[in-house]
Amino acid sequence: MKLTKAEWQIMNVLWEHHPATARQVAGRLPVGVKWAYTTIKTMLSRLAEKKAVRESKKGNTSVYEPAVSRQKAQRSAVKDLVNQAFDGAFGPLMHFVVEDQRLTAKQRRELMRALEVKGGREGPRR
Amino acid sequence: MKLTKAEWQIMNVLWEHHPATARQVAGRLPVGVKWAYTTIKTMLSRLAEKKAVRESKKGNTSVYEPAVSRQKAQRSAVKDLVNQAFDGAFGPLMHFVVEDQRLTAKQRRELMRALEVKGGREGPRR
DNA sequence: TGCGGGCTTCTACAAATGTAGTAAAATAAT
DNA sequence: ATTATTTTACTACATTTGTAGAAGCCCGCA
Repeated sequence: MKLTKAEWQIMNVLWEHHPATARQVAGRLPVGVKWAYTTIKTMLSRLAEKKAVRESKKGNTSVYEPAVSRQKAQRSAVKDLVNQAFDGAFGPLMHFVVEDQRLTAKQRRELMRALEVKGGREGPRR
Repeated sequence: MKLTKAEWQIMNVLWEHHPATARQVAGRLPVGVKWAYTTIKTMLSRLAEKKAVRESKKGNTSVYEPAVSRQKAQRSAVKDLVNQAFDGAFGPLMHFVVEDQRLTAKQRRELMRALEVKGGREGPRR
């Protein structure tokens, strides 16, 4: 499930509120994104083709909703990035982010907690 | 500095060994990538256009080397991903990876160390 | 000093992406 | 009913991306 940049924007809206009509999607795009209504329709159709959204009719009007979870799309995007840019290993990506980005103290604490929880009881394969 | 999938493959080779001729790049692409020699030349030219590599002549032959660091390209790729798919926040990405992916115990330990080191002495802004 | 190879530069072309216009069909407003 | 408004279904078109062929140029060798 590979989404393009524009498709992500649509999907992001749809994951927030769904089902939604094209018109509703239009209304909820990030400020600054000013697509023609038909552009949005085109995107939605393409997303439907590639089975990322489900399209149904309510009277004459199409209603859309995600057909893949945000989680799943994220997973796939992260995996692609990791393969492309980090030799396929998550560790280096994590390291990179930890080293390179400014995380807040709170975020750091949360991550450590998450790591502890994960790490408490098992190795990668058990 | 936005690289496409194919461009990443070339750059990955170049970051490993540089400078390199197109022929050398060809020889070092991941097994399974079988591009025509001219395809590689095309990619290299495009990369040169977009200033991701520097091209110089050695006699008749072009020699290439990265003009952007891998770090920088990675940074930009991670940032794009985060904006696109994680509402612009690194925390959620990290969380996602920690929760979702199988990190080895060793990787977990390393990350925790990294987080501790980072976290030891300062908040996000100090 | 002409030849075989390798290397270069140009050109090509299909598929994917971003963006939207048009016309016809359905619905809502007088 | 007639008109105004929405929606839809198609078509269009420039760019970018993935892939590569063709033709010419330079160099070492017979």
